[in-house]
Amino acid sequence: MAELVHEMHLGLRCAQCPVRHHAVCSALDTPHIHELTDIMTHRHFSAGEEILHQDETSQLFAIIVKGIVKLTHMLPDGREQIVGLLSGSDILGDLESAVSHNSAECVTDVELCCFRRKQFEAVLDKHPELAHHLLKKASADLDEAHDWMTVLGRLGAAEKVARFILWLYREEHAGCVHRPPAQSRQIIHLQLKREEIAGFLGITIETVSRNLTRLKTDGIIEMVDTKSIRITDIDRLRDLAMTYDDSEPHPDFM
Amino acid sequence: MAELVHEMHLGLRCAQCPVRHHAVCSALDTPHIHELTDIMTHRHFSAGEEILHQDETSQLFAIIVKGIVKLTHMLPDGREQIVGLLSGSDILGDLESAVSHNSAECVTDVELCCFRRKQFEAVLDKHPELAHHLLKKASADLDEAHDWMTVLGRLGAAEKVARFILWLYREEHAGCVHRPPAQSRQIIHLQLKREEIAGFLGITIETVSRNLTRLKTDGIIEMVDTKSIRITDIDRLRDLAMTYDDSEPHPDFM
DNA sequence: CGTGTAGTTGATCGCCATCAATGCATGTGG
DNA sequence: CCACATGCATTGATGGCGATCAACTACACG
Repeated sequence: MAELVHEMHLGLRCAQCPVRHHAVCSALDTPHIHELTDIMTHRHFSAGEEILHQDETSQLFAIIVKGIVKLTHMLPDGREQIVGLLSGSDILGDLESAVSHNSAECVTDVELCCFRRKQFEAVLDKHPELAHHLLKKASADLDEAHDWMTVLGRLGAAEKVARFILWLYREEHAGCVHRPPAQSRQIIHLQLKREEIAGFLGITIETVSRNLTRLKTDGIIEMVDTKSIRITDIDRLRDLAMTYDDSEPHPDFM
Repeated sequence: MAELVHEMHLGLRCAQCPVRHHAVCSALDTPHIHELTDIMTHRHFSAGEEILHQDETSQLFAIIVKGIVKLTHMLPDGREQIVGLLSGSDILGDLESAVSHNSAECVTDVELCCFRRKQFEAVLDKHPELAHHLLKKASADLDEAHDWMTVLGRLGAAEKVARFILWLYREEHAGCVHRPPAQSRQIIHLQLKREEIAGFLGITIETVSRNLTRLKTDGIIEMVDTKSIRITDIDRLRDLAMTYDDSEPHPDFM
């Protein structure tokens, strides 16, 4: 009880953590979780803040608790590609290499559960199940990166945009947490600006914009506002996206 | 001694294996390596053979001993993207998911050191250092995939081809094994056909061809034969490739 | 020889980048 | 409150890069 009060004074701890049962730490059960809690610090970042900078060294190893982080890779001449979008329960920072290949910047306000790499590794060595969970995650991330390689290398702009929307749709719904009320379930919050969508899809702002309005005039989506859309014809969207995506076979299932 | 004869009868075993000290198994020292040797089978594939087929299930978990394997992802309409090129000491197959996202096809003749997934996992559970090595590898692979995302999303065709050549150059030289004699060190063996290079870079055969001849007429490379090139001006090649690649700062260092 | 596969080169076309103008919010200082 | 600036999104006009289609060469193989 005194413990609980203590924890509340320290802010959000594992017991109240929204990703406690989805992130790496879910590999540790309650009797052992304190080993992580003891070495963890909770940090807040505002939208636009840079957490990691490309080619600079960092000790950070963190679990994203809340918010969205973009991983960007910049070429010497300034061109930039977003190579990953991270959100709740994703991992930021690399256990293996001290210098990060990419920059990490907050798309929204972000809350991180941070560790010092060495300290986390110490716990890792004592608990193989943690390593196994990390391996599983890395493996899934690699598969996803491969998927995006296919998108970047082979799809046209319209297909890219369609696939991006479907990807967001799946993210929001697979998203561990509670589902929004039924009538608004088809609404996707883009979160990203046009510039960021373009940076992710390997196209330009203008092309993103044009294809969104085309989807709108074709009756496939509606635009609630510039950052929120409603899918009105998910089948045609799937056709466009070149994906056999059956993760939500019946939209009004629940 | 009887043991040694026994091993020779079974063909190439770990002691003679060219990737013994580079692949995952390097995490196990000699006293323990037999745990893998016992459950391993050695298999040969010919160029063109398919090892894994997209969306089909497989128990295979293998280390590539020799040769090159391409990982391809095919879209419903037939378009295809090569999402990875694997070679000596790389890993084929996924510990986590039974169905493979990609097809795996032999570019050259290939020799694999094969395990059944379950059996390998059993050894994995007993030796955390194996898991750590796998994690390290997955992490490196993810970084490389991110790099290729940048290439696919942001580079022009000429830059893509240049970067591909430099990538091969680095692969061959970083390549664990013995270096070729000094005067031929600048010769790159493409190994892949134009179609495969194109499939990897997200462009077409014709564009690959055109850019190779452009590099040739610009005096940056020479074509020994259709599948072998000699780099004659690596600095300009690096400029084209948009890479600050200092892995081999002085070409004639050794 | 003919046939098939791989590669090169040329001509044309379409998609998307680029440049430019406008609309539309929000914020700021006079 | 208005004038102005700033950031973001949309829309239009134009051009270039790379895809596509097609012809041709080279080479291996039966």
